[in-house]
Amino acid sequence: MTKHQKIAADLRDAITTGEYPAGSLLPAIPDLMSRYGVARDTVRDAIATLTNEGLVLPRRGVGTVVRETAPVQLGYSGSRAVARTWQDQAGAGQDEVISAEWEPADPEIAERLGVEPGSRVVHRVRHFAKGSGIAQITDQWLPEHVVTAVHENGAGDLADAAHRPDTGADLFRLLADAGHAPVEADETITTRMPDPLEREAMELPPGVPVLVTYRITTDGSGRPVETTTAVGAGDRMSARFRLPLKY
Amino acid sequence: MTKHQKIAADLRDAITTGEYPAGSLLPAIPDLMSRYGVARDTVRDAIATLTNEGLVLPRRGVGTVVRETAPVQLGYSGSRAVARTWQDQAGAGQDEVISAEWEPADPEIAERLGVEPGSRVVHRVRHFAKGSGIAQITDQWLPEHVVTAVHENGAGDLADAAHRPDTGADLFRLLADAGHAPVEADETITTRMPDPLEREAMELPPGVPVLVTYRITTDGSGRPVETTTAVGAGDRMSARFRLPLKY
DNA sequence: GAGTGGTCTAGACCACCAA
DNA sequence: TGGTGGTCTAGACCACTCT
Repeated sequence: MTKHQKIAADLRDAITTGEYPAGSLLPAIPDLMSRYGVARDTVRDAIATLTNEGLVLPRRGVGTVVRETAPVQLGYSGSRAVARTWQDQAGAGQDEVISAEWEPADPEIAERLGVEPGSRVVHRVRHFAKGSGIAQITDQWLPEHVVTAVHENGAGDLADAAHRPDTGADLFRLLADAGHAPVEADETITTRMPDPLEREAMELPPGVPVLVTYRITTDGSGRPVETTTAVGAGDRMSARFRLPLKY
Repeated sequence: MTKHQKIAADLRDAITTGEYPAGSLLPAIPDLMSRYGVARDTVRDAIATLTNEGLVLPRRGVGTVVRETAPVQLGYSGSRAVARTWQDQAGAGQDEVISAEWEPADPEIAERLGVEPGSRVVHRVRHFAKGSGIAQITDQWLPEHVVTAVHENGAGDLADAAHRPDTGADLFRLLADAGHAPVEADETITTRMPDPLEREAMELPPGVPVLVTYRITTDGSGRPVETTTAVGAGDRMSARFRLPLKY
């Protein structure tokens, strides 16, 4: 085990055993340098390891802060009305439509929606905010025939974010009223590290991954009525499901 | 923007634009040193950034390899028989029971199962393997009354991994036969970086987070029959759901 | 053996924060 | 103002891989 690995292991143990509780500071770099008899960058390597594990957050002028371990909300508090609920750690936030516009479907979106690549779709971008920051960025696409049906039903233009700010269940009701009631969603959830843009938008500290959700929603005939890609901050979002079991 | 940030940004762009496709090598460190006129550690800082983003994987004696971008499997290939399926990128793997033993319930498990802390529960550990490596580690706990019911039903001892290696749907059938049919699962999915033990067990490269699933399964009376915590490799696992919609 | 990345040093200067 | 972490250098040696 190298020196910086040894230092990282020592500090990690001290954090997990509670010697350095959440919110407290690790010893300063010069302190650790003399304690272990190593150079500055060796200590920094060790701290970088813990930073990338999401354990600590170095702050200039302050010190290396031990991060809160994100408690995962459990227990039976969810609603039975929907099979799936997004939640953060302490209740709901605000889902806001940032933009909505027509665009040609790229190959992936076209395949998800079962339309020809390049055909017209409405692309809606939403930000789910909790407190001061953005916790999830959602990209949603709807095929032209669904948007047209909603419009002809007198419900307005889904490509107009200002006049149709609907999200989630509200949007689904619009589709249902227009004869395209969503009856099933096919969701796939995975995770990865954020790219720099996502890191900036959601103010993600180092060592925090994102939850990525891909969804295709279909109506009674099995035809897709919308597809969604959502990227959520891993330290603030979790996905919760109530599933009827068959086996 | 600092020098190492600039270098990282340049390399990231080159990767995403396809100049360095997956599997290819980045320029060697001495090469980048002379190209940018910087010291070795400055280049290493830049490469460390990309490593922690999951983009590259430095290999001694070889070079800095551009990683495959994990393609997410989409489309309608899942079974309707169960509402949720775990899958890796190319089919199913092997779920093996590593251990099964009685232990006193710690406070969290006791709360999930609705039993007294310290009461006897069976703790089963499973490894889900795909190819050569472990893709998911599952910890499962069952309350004493359920284990007893299965045993009295003549189905053997769930604390005996060798004789009761059942997982997933097979295990659920045992519970159902013993009068504790699971009818609903409450799942919460989140993500975080792995700890060193998880990283070693699942052979996780740097920059790969884990998917964490918490589940409580209940029978027809709403009483928990098992609870599970699963940790899956973010680059090999995704969770897929088919959800009936209500709104 | 040649080339790759990994570790480590000793020192310097900068950016930031709180008292 | 003093202490914190962030960046960067020039050089050295080590561990590993491939030929």
